[in-house]
Amino acid sequence: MDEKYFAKKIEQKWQQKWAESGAFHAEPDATRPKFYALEMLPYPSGNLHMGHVRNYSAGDALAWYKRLKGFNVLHPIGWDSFGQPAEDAAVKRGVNPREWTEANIIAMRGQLERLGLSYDWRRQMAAHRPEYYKFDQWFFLKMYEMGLAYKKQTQVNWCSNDQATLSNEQASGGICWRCGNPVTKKDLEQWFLKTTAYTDQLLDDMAEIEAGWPASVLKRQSDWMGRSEGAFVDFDVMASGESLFACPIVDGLTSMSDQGKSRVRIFTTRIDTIYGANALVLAAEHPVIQANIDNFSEEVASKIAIIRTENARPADHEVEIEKDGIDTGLKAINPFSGEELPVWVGNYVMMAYGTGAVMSVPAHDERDFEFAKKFGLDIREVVQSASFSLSSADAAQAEDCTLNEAFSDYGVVVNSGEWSGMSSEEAKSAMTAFAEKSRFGQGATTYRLRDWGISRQRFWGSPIPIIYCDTCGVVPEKFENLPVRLPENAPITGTGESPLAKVPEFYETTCPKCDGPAKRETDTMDTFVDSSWYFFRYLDPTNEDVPFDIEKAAYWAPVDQYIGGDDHAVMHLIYARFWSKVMRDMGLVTFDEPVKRLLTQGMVVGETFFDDESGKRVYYPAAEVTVERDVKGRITSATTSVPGAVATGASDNPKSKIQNPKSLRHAIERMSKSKGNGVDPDEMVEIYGADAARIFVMFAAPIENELVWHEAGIEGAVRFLQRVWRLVHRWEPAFRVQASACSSPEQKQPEGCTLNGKRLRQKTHQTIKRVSDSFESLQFNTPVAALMELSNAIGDVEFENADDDTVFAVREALTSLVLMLTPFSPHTSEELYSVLIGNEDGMLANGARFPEFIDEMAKADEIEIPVQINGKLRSRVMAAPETSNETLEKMVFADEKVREYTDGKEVIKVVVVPKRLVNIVIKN
RNA sequence: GCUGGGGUGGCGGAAUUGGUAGACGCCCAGGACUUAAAAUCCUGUGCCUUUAGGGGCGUACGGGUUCGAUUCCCGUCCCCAGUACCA
Repeated sequence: MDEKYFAKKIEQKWQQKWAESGAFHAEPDATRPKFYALEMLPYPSGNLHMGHVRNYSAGDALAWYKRLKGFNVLHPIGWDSFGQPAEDAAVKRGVNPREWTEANIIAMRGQLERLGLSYDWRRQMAAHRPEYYKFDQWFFLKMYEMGLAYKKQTQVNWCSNDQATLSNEQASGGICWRCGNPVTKKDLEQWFLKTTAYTDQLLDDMAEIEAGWPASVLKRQSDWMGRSEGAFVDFDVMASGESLFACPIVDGLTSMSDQGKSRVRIFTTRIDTIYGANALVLAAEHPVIQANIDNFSEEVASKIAIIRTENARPADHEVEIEKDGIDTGLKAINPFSGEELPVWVGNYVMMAYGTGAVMSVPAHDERDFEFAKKFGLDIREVVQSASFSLSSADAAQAEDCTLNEAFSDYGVVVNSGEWSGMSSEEAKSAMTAFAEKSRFGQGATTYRLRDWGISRQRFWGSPIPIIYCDTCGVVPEKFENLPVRLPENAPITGTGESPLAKVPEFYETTCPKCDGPAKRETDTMDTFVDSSWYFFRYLDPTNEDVPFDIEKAAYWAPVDQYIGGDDHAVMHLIYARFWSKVMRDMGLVTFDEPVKRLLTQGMVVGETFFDDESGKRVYYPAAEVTVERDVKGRITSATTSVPGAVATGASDNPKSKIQNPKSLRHAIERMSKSKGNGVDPDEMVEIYGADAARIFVMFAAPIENELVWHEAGIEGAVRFLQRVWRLVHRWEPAFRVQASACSSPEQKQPEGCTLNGKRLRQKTHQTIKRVSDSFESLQFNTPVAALMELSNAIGDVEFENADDDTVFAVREALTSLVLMLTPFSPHTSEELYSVLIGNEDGMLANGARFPEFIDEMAKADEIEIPVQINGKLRSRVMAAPETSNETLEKMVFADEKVREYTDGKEVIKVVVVPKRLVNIVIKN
């Protein structure tokens, strides 16, 4: 018998057994409750990193837990295999993207298998395979039919570093999501999916998933969609004096009044403040401004030009942009008051939001306030509140009141004609109604969310199944012709043009309508299309006719638990929610939301020191560096034990002095090879074993926290597993000799059990409760700690001369421990379970179940009650849990230590918290 | 700036509805075993203080509520994440 724990041996053994028996294959089964456990699928870069290990270890733990709880668990994995790195590899090394991707998938699958993750590999999907992307195209055509896919000429976000188009979500903050480069704009014709048709649903349906999703993710999504309710108001605009004025009619932005006057439309959420408007402020790009650019004075025109170019510049997060603008000389009429207002161009008004035009109300809007202060415009107060009220005399002079800051809360409307005296809320609806009746405005809701631009001038993506015919125009490919396949040998240059446009065999085709010569669309789809619905493909991965069978989806979907990084909170998770709603409207699914519960796990980061030597960063792993600091925390000297990492002066000396300690910086960053702070999961598995690596990753920090990778702790996980291993092998012969002294574990406490046995059984059942509760609340670090405690408790039981009851209690404890460890260390658990149970069929084949918590067993005969005197812990007494408060009080006052404090003192009060503590308040 | 989340030993982190702060692990120190080392096992380990028993102080800081506060309230400081003038 193996007395020693050889991780590698048992891991290989069980991985093979699982694969052979199809242990994790799942099929619909109406007799059992289902559980769909899903983790975000990896990009097949070729290397797994610790972030994956963390993500998948958590998902696997949950999948195992649910299996042992009797659920029919679906736990699949696949590959987000379209995308840029394959093309980069093609450009740099001349490899074929498909071959490169397939090789990486094989390599990474091996890594996942060596971790012993319990996937149903039969369901593996890969985005780049025609049998998958066929249905990207299928969905696209369906959306085209539904009017949800359309083409238009726009300014797209462009990353000059990646030579790639980006959706708004991917260009958030003016920064490329992939490389962090500033994003510029480029004019392109591209295909869009109408995400905006679902904005309200995407916002409102959050109520359905509120309980299961992190609030921060939902908040970020709703911020991103940016719904704001208010009103459009049309201002008559005219030239003043002799100057010319041109007003192009642009739907939604400008119009003509019944009297034939030009109108500019503004959007406001605070129509109640309109009497406080002192100007109309337009974006520099506004069509009225651009149409009149030659009519303005040179000064005005050049200022507008400056603002425009500055607007086009990528955003700098660090610098706050100063308000700037200029009076154009145009005039506008406030339709409520009839007052004439100047028309300004302001750098703080953006063409992309609302109508690109605002009314400036400095008293009640911070930005307008700043603007007015800078240019000396008047500030009129039209809203007051209880906390911010002026006397009526002051109100009369409100016009020259000098505010220090804008008051942007709701209050009571003043100085606003017939609306004065109303609350802001009342005024908003009354004034909106009036504007509608008077035909110069209407209630309106605006959104920040834009339609999803999916065209990419890339090779390694799903071709958009559209054909351009000189006779018939834009013609969708026929469903029966799908998939539109990628050619094998496209010239990939990475210079930003569509590679498919250089492959006549690809783009030359015939029109599905008229059979005349025609050309295919040569752009491919954003890879986020693939990841928007991949988790439905797992449900029916081989279906050739439709993306998935409705019946199968009805059983498995929606996802019960999704786990992944919160960097996808906005992009992927909005797209996936959108896609599900479209599928619902297509009749494929019956629910609104695809994911019931979401867990966002924190990043795994590495700690390094780095030094910018001659412009090139030199990294030192933190574990290899010893630094000394001065009082101010500056590094004064540093040594490293990695001679190779030292740029100069490297020697055989194991500790080398780092040349420029003063320029050395401490950094905690995302792991990467180039920084030398990465860890190879394969290496971890090789050295410590998959189970130890997985336990450590789960135990090291709460799953949602960032995890700074320090290898030091992993030894503890190995030691723990070895301890459990030894315990089982030490006690197992005793279990065989005395197999059923106390019969089944479900049984109640046998008569005459020793105290030893009782205590251990309490600990066992308390642990069962703690561990189960932890899994239900998605905590993975605390159950490991609880299991370590249990194993310590078992270790404390004396083996020599153990009586039958003790042996029984140990057997129950060890069996429970082994079962509860399965989600964290499945190989070791399977092996130890087979030792305990006497066969090697595996837990699932044996119908093993997570141990049941028995409340009665967890109860202690005697508990320790801390005794406080004036809130300070002074003593402890042992008492039965059901001891009455009166008895307990007596016991406490009988305690010697307590009497030392209370003798001769006046007892003011005694607080007894049943089963918890006693606090005696005395007068000193 | 705004929004959200935080601040607990040398480190990662535990602490039910307010009820023994520091579980569990790492690191470190001492000991046992060993010819020796590794492994393993045992002991100690918040800080200060005391010969000892003990005592005092401790959950960013300052107040408050309470018999009792890491937990609740008010104020201040700091860190992290998201966001970028959204009208």
